[in-house]
Amino acid sequence: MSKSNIRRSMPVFPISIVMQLTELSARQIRYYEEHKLISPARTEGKRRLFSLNDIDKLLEIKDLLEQGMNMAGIKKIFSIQDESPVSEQDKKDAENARRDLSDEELRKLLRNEFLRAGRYQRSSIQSGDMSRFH
DNA sequence: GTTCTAACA
DNA sequence: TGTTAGTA
Repeated sequence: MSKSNIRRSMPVFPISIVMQLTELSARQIRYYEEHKLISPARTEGKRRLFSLNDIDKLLEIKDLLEQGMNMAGIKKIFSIQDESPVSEQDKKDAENARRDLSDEELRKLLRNEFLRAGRYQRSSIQSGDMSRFH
């Protein structure tokens, strides 16, 4: 690991600083940790210490969430990013997942996602989104 | 004063 | 998600 990566992964920021840098609430930040989207370190007193990488990840999460992606979808994207051997379908999923929801092509992907839901623990689409395909 | 967990709205 | 209670 390079020196810069070591620095980026060094746990140093308390949650208050992360809140300001990401404009996320403490509730949201802790919630994303519960869902294992981030894994901040802890002090002896159990207080969270975030690294620069954690902050970048939170900003990415915030961005995807604002584009309409839900937690399940984000989890999939993150898992795809570090799993070396990736299926062609997963690559396609990741690419399309980054596009805007209004994209006609993504609608086709999401429709297909419903059809093959079950290969994963649950569909990455919220039930309310079903209306888009009616 | 700040952060944590848990739980309720 | 926001908010609040009781702690550390």
